[in-house]
Amino acid sequence: MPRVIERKDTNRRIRLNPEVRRKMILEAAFKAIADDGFEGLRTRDIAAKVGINCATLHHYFPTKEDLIASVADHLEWRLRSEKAQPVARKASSVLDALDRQFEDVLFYHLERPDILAVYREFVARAPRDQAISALVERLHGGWRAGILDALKRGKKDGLLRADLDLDAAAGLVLSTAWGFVSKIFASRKDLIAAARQLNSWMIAVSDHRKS
Amino acid sequence: MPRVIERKDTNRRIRLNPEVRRKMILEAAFKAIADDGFEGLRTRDIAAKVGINCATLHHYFPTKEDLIASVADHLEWRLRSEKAQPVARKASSVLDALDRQFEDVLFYHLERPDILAVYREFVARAPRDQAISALVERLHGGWRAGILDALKRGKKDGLLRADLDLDAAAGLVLSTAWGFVSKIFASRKDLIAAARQLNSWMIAVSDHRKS
Amino acid sequence: MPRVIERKDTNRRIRLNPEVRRKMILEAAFKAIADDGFEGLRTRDIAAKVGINCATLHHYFPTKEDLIASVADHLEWRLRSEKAQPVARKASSVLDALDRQFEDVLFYHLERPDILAVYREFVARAPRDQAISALVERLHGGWRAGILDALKRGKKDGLLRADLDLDAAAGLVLSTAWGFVSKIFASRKDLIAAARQLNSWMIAVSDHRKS
Amino acid sequence: MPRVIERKDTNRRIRLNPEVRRKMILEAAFKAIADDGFEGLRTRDIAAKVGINCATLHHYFPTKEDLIASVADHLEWRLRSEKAQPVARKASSVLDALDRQFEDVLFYHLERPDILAVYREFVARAPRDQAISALVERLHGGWRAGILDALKRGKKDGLLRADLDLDAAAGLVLSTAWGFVSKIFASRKDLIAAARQLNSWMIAVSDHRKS
DNA sequence: AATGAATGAGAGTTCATTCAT
DNA sequence: AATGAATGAACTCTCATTCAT
Repeated sequence: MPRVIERKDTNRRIRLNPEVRRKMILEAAFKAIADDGFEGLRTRDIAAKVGINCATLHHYFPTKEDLIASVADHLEWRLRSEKAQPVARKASSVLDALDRQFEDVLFYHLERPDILAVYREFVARAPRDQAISALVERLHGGWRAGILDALKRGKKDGLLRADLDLDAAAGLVLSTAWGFVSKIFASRKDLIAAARQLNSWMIAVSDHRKS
Repeated sequence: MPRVIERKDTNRRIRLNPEVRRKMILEAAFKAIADDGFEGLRTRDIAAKVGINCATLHHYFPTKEDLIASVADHLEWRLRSEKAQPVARKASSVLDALDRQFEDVLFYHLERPDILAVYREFVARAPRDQAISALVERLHGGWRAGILDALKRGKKDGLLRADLDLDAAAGLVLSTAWGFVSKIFASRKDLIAAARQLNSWMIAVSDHRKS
Repeated sequence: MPRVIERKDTNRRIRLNPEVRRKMILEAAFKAIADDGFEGLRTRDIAAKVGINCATLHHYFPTKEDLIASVADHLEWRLRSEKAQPVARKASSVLDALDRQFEDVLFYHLERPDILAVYREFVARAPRDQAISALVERLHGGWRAGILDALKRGKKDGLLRADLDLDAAAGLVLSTAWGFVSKIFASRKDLIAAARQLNSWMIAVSDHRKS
Repeated sequence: MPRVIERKDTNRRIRLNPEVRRKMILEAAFKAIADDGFEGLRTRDIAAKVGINCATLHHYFPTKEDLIASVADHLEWRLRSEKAQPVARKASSVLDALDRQFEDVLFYHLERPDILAVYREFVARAPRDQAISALVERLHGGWRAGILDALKRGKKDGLLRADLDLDAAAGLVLSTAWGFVSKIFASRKDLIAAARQLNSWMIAVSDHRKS
């Protein structure tokens, strides 16, 4: 029961590097969305977490929508920069490249759950928000393109069966990965089993035996 | 002596069968969630759409949460009762049963898009709402069980390959269908291609040739 | 989370003797006011406690104010009919009559706390409600008249000091009793001490010595 | 994407010293409680009376309860700072000190009726509100302590009778004063008569003759 | 750049009361 | 006489946003 309005002793106006502060806000918003979804996103709370006044937040992001749009960019950036394997390293073989798709998802799941949570939120919001819809399509598209690329190389190398419908296969890999993200699979084990099954079907017969 | 109420004039009161009115409210809420998501759900708007006073809505559903919980039940009911094929009809063959999974999804997509929209909303909300999480698990679980059942029969009948990992396959079918629902696939065509590819892998070799 | 509106199996319309039901309502309202004050008084709750529909309550008491007015009458009736000593019995001596004032108050305090609670509520409300103000004046007036009567007899009998200002003394006795009711005195002991002191001052010198 | 706020036009914003505004709100609430009791207290009305938006009120007092708690503090402060006699001035004699108790009450009654009205409201609410109960006990306790103090000095000085039961006497003085506040006494005259009678009993015999 | 006061527009919920049956 | 559906009018509180400093 706070009878007295809290008032800081001094109105110290801490002046940070604007870019740094911007990032702090973004990260606080990111975390908030991960924890409570868009429904739970309050500009005031974000400002408080960062230690600034809510009016100051509006100085950096004029409207809430602007903030969300920037969080979207932040999500894209984090998805790209944080991966199980160093981004730069090339996958040695095609099968590795495929495996890596699932490894990345599992890595996010275990080590960067906030990224997946925010991803899910954006996907859920996409149907009702054009700007976000564009982002989601970009993310999914990029993901799919990466998969397709690997599959193409695999087919060319003869590691994958010759009669593989590449587009269909890419769709299956993607939806399997996404199925895990959106919790269709109950556990990691289920994802791995599905991925293995999928791989076994895709790879050329000689390899098939092994799995 | 507060709340001395002075009425100006009263509207004609339309007295409906309570069950009918309840359903009207539920359907209005269902539609509202389909259109604008949970974030856009306003009890006042629902009441207005049904043509009742907002207090009357609270007569039927004491709180907004109660309303949402009932919408969840309604979703479950609609998913069960509205399908591409009459529910009663048994699938003649196992492959039919599998096909039907995708047919149903396509049917919802084309003819009952509101059902899928609401489904998506509930799935998105599940991580932060225990009651809804339970519902979603029930829905997914039922769906998966249906698939698994069909696959089991198919294996026994020899229509599906003997070395099929049933659980993994069920997961793949489910995540493929869900991938379409959650718009991972860009179009129906993509879903159909993926489903076909999947089927071709699962069925026994003699069948495989044909596809 | 009651998803289903409770509905009694049968709309049994129990038809009680109207007077009996009226009294039930009145007593429920009395208890409610004793427990939660006027602020906590809800017609719906009262109806529920009595086991009737809130519309039925309005059949007996058209408005909430009517109900309150009747509770006022009920309070008056209970104050008169429930006393430490049988109402009919005459106080043998004048000092007994005085003592009885305090005894009654203590009796209410211990055995009928709801009566005092409701009394307090009405007194608190009196300044803003003419009808209740009239009731309170009646109650206080009657009380005071009883005290004054006893004092008069006592003076005539020579039991009380000759120079006693009767009106002033009656005021003191009344305000002492009320002080206890309104919790100015921390405990019964304090009231008793005050009453004793007061008595010792009022009684004639011959008696004075004794106390 | 709810709560898209579209402003029509904005009123001129008057920006006051926060302490001043806080006090304005407090005084408006004080007056409202004095006039209509807690039941009649509406945050909107208070805001309107102060000429601010109702949301601004919540800026100063997050909840209604907070406002009430602050009004309680305000009451305490006003009771202390506004008295018939300048607070600083010491009562010359003990009898003066006693008289002053009643003078203060009469002063409040005539010149600051709102203070007594609010006091009564808080006392009425105390039984059902722990925080307020504590305030009331503090107020009553302080009052009683002041009386007791005066009586003690009076006894030591020989101005009051030697056989005076100090606690009992303090209780009587307090309940007499409170009896007036809570309108047990019909008029000022009655209070004065009672107070005089009480004093005559308490003072030493030599003084007794005079009164 | 930064703040805190101030705001408009709801949102969900409550409740005495009334109407149709 | 009794019910349950229905209602109007508030009420407290929330929140993104803006203004003055």
